[in-house]
Amino acid sequence: MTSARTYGQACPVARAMDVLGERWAMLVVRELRLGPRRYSDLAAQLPGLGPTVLAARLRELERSGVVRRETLPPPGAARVYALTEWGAELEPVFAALARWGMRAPVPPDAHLGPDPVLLGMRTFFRSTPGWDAVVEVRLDGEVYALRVEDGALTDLHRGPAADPDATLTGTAGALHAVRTGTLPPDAAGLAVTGDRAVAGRLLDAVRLPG
Amino acid sequence: MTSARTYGQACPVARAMDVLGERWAMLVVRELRLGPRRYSDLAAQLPGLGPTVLAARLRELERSGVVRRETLPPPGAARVYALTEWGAELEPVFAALARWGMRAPVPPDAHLGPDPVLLGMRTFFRSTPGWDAVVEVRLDGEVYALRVEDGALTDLHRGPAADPDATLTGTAGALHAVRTGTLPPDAAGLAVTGDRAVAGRLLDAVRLPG
DNA sequence: CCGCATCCCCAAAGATACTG
DNA sequence: CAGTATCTTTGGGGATGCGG
Repeated sequence: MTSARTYGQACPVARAMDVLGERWAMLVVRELRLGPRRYSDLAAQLPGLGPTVLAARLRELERSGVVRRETLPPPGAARVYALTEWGAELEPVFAALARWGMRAPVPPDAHLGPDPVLLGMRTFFRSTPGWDAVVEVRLDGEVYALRVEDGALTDLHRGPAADPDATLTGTAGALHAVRTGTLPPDAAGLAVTGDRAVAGRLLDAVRLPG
Repeated sequence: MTSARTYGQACPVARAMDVLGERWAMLVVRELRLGPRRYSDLAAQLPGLGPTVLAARLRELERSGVVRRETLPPPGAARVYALTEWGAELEPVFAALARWGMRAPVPPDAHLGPDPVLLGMRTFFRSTPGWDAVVEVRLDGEVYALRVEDGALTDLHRGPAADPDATLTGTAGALHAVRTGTLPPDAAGLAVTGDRAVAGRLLDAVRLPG
């Protein structure tokens, strides 16, 4: 039953693909990069992935030591999936893949979840010394906290920010449109509250070239 | 016909996986990292990969702009597959994946081709200033040329070396055993000719920790 | 509800044989 | 040598259902 399909090669690239090469595996891991998620949240962010395959991928990734199943302390007691330490060490792989994939074609009617937008901001953040900020970003109902210290992004995680200097609210697509320079924030429908100068600096630091 | 299976996401990681995510695709690209190869050479280095899937992957990778089909000038006029410039830009992805995959389990009866061994030497080469060398490595019938300048690996490609200081000859498994420290060169069956001090320095620079 | 398991169907991969 | 043709097996997409 558990066929353990492998490339049968000693090469570390092949062994990495033995772990991560099945369809959807990398995208499941990607959804956990900003923190633990529940099964149904994963399913919601991965349209086209059926429940059978999602459950299978999570089981395989757990077995291979990339993902860990956690039960949150009550109240709530929700079951969530989180990256192990080894799974978190995939960051350099994702960073390299994201830079390379920027030049790959965008499929028609492409879905864009909030996590990839925030991850892209982190991967392509341009540090410019001389400013500090705490910004809360709310996209499609998801809440994220960013911390900038001396112009460098020092923290980004899911969840509300404590005493933010500014808040950005809108859809994933809106923030992405602002990042690409397609639209200014107001035209994109991205609401800015709080310190508008801080928000502008942040949007500048994450603006994509081209 | 061409189904164009895609994740349908705008995320650059997902788009990269649209191009590279099909089974065997990354390993086909890996086999081209050290230079162009013919169809049958690819097939020989990728046991378990059938001719149908290999032809399909090559066609898809060519269509997406990762691989280019070349016809060598006569005499010979062999058809080879080579990486495009974009394909060559996958190097950081492979480097990150290889580092991560080092900690993944080695499948039983693992195959080990000569290319992965040389690629591993390049990825994990430890620079130590103060020496220069040209070394030819012959593994399983494949020939490679390495150039070290001031202790840094400045060139590695398939093909014979011009006027090498030393030559290593053996199997891929033998050189790998030496790199891991499992066996000394002679016990592993790795023949060293020419300047033994240079060969020793090279083997030191590519020795794997742990 | 959330977290899957079952079922059905098609598409992709493995194996083998064969051809320009 | 460089693939295509064919067949079988496996894995993935989609819908539904069921237990906690």
